[in-house]
Amino acid sequence: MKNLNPDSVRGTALEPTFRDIAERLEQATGGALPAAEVQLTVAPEHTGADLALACFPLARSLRKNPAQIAGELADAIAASPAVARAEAAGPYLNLSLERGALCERVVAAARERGSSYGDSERESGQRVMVEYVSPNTNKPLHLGHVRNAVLGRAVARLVASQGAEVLKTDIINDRGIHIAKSMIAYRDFAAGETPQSSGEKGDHFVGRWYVRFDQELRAERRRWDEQKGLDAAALEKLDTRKREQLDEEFQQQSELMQSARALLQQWEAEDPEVRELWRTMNQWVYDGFAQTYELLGIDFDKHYYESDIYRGGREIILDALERGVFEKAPNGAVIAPLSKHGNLQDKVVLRGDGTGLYITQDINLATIKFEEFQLTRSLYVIGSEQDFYMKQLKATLELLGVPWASEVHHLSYGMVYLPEGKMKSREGTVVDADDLVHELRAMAREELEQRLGDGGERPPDEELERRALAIALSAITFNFLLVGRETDIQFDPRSSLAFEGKTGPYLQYTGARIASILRKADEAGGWSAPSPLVLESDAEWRLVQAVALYPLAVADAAQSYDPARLATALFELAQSFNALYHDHRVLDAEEPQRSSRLALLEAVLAVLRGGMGLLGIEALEEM
RNA sequence: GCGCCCGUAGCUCAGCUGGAUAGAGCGACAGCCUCCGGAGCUGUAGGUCAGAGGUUCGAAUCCUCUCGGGCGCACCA
Repeated sequence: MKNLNPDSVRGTALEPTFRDIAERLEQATGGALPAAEVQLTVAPEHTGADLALACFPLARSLRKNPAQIAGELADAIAASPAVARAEAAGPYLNLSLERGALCERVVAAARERGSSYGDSERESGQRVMVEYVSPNTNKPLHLGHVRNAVLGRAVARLVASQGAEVLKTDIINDRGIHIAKSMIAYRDFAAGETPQSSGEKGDHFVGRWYVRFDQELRAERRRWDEQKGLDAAALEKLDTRKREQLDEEFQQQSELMQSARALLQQWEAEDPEVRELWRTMNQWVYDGFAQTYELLGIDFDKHYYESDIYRGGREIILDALERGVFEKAPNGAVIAPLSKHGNLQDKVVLRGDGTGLYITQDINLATIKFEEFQLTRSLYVIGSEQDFYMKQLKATLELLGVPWASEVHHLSYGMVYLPEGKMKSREGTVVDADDLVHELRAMAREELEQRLGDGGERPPDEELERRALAIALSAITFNFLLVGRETDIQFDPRSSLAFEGKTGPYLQYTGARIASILRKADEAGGWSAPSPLVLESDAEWRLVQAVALYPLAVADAAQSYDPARLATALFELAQSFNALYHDHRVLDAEEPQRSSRLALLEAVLAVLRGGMGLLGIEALEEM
């Protein structure tokens, strides 16, 4: 149930109503329930009331049973001009609000503020960085990246809506053994082919060589196994430890792996030829990524490149070692003794040979971020598979004693599984981001064609394409954002690609319907909102409530970094509108109902558009 | 082996810090276009909330155990 409390209603149209009720409750309880601590919930449907107060918690301090308390409070609250009816239902105090004034305030607020309705200043003065997507530059973006991208964008917008200054960034993992692999395969097998010559998108092109490397490596492995007299059946029988040993042994002596490692060393030694190839191939990937981001509508304020920062972090760590915060292992490696300060395992932060690890550069990058931008908070949108690592990173930063360590937050999100299980790019069982969008766009285009059939003028092809893309993207975006951030997703192509039911297109359709009505009203000579508004039906009241509660949903989603809270609220708003639409006429209603409803629809459309915008969905005027 | 997470309708998921009769979408079934956009609306069926204990006035929610699944576990990224 949604909660109304002094903070959540602050600055909203509900605030005066809430404050009046809260003050009366404080008085009626003789201060046992201070106004500042009042928590009202939205009353369940079957009660017929709007808000409710559970009286159990008061029983102790007032030394009465909850039902009796509810009864006594009902009398006190009934006197409020904001309340139409107050009655006890067992231990609950149910309140029905005086609708008139509230409708007026809610509708006016949404119409006046338009798409910024729901914004607040809770986070003003905060400077927040959101790191998201952060791809490797050896293969194209896939479904997992899409979830990350869509989530990161929505979180960034939500946090910004609360008044914070937001910086979007990614760390591009552009070096390392995985990059060396695609370079080796390209150098040895591509015979000078390029994305241009093959007519392929750069990231897909490079990804193909990454896969090729893996194929060649497997072939090498098979030959190796054969030499050792190991067939599939024999391998099958080995226990995991033995198998890992074999894997390790193979990796060590593999020719391909050796050349990949050699290449990586050349890269680190800044061998000009290797660097040149690396730059060329990375550029192909960046060009490909740029197209995908453009398609999805994803952007960044600042890119960080692993190749720029991977050497850093040593000084910080050595300094901590000197201060006695970190410890030295027998072989010279530096470890963060996390087990002494919590229940985490110790973490090696610098190798025995003095070279850095992933966490070394992560410490470096975290520092760079806070120093470069004077951040007050740093958010990392990274999958739940990294939960443990991210805990270690944060604990390590805390150990280092940097003042901002507590402002590093891991926005963990659930994995994306296909019907056949986990995606593995090397095995080709991935849903490619570009393919996904193109496929859905084609489906949306087909739907559009079908619906265009009977009469009316046909929009130009360009426009139809634009709409098809917006519809497709709304489907993808909403599908990912509707489920809780931390929930693993079973990506079922059938339901995930649907346009009906609880989907992005449903929101689009609802918005387009409302826009259409408002357009017709303008064409019919315009209108202006009457005062007072005449909104008497329950269906209208439900819509007003949804509009009134919208800012609470935005704040809730922003504070929990979970756009699903908002996505759900928007869907329910759309449902309420569609229900109203079904049995209430708007354009040919009598005045003052007609213009009252138009005003309400304008408010609803503002919410729908604003909310979709926060989720990263472009609302269409027409479908 | 250890750690973290999860198990709610046939399927996919909500259920926010414990609170009233556990909800939605899809699927199934039955309806609704002389009417503002049917990508819509209305209704029906479908639940021992994995199981067993416990705490509480009250548990899907908190604790313990069992079963089932996922992810991760030091000098990979």
